[in-house]
Amino acid sequence: MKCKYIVHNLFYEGFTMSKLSEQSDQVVNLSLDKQLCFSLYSASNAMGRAYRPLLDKLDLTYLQYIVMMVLWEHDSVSVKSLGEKVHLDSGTLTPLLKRLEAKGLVIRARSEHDERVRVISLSEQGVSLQQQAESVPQAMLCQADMPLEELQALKQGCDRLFAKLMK
Amino acid sequence: MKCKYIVHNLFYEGFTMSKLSEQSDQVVNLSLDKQLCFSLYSASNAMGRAYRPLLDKLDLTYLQYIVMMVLWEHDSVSVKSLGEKVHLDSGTLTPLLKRLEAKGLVIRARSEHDERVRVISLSEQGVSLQQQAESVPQAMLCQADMPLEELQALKQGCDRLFAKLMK
DNA sequence: AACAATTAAATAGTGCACAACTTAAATTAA
DNA sequence: TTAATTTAAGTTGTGCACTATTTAATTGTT
Repeated sequence: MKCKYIVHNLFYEGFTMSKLSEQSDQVVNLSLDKQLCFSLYSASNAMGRAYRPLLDKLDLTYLQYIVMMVLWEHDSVSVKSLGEKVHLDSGTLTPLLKRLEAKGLVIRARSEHDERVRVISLSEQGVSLQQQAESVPQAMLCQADMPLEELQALKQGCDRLFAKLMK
Repeated sequence: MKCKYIVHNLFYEGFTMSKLSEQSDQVVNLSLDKQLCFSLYSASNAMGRAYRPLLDKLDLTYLQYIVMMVLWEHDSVSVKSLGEKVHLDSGTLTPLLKRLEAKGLVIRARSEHDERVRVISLSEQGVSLQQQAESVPQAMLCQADMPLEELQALKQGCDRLFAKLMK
C-alpha cells in the first residue's frame, strides 16, 4: 500500500496505515498542518496581501500588475496569447482589461487581419508606469527575507507542480 | 549592490547590473517567467482547478473543504479560531459558513458564555461527508506525480515564506 | 457558394479574498 | 455603575477565478 503511506506522510498525520475497510474504529485525522496544498494556498494568499500596499501606490491589483508586466515585455498581445502567458482565460481577463482601459493604462483595439481578436497594447501612461513598478520586486524580496537558493528552489517546485497539474 | 543582483536573478532575467540611475538606455525586462511570486500564484490556481472535479462530487469548493477539514479535526470552533487556523477573516468566512449551513453540513450556534461568538459545529451530514472526502488527498497526490521529498520540500518552502510575509 | 465546424472574445453567475466599516456584546476604567 | 474601550462577527463593495454559455468572425468541406 505504497500510496497509502505517502498520503499518511504528506497529507494525513495520524492516519493509520490500516486498510481502508478497517476505518470504522478509527478517527481519521485530516490535519491541515500537513497538507501541501493548504501551505501553497496560504502562501499565495499571503503573497497577494504583501503585494497590496506596494501596488496600491500604482493603483494596481496583483493580477493587473502581472498583466502590465506582460505588456511591458511584449507591448502588443491578443487576449488569447495574454491568457496563455498568465495561465488565465477571457472570463478573467476581459473584465480586467476593461478596468485597465478605464484607468487609461491599455488600449483594447481590434486586429485588422482577424476581427475576432483583441489586440491589447500600452497607452503612454501604461508605458510610463513601468518606472514606478521597478522597485516592487526588490521590496517584495526584502519582505521574503530568505536565502536566494531557497527562493529559487521554491520557484522550481511551484513550476514543476504546475506542469504536473496542467497535463 | 547585493540586492540588485538578487533581483536580477530571481525576478528580472535580462535586468542589467548597472545602477538604477543608468537605466535610461536599457529596456528593463520584467520577465514573468522568472518571478517566484507568479509561479506560486499560478501553482495555487492550478491546484484549485485540480481539486475542483474531485470536490464537485462532494459539492464543496476548495475553501469549503479546508473548513470541513478543520471541523472534522476539532468539531466545535469559533469563527475567530477557525479564521486563525485557515488564515482568513470573518469577511471571507461568514458567507462561506452560511453556505455550508444552507447545505446542511454545519450548525452555526451562539456561545452561551459569550453571545458575540459563533460556535460552528458539524451536522450529522457534515460528519458523514468525511468518509467521502478520504480519497481526495490520494487522488491529488496521483495528479502531482512527484517524489515525496520534493513535495515536502515545497511545503516547507511555502510555510517558511508564509511565516516571513506574515510578520 | 453554402453550410458546418472551429476559434476568439465576451457575458452571466457563483464563490472566494480582502479592506473598510458597522453592530452588538463583553471588558475595563473612571 | 456608567462610560470608554475592546472584541467577535457580520456587512458592503471591489476584483478576481472559474464554469458554462453566447456571439460573431474565420476556416474547412463539399
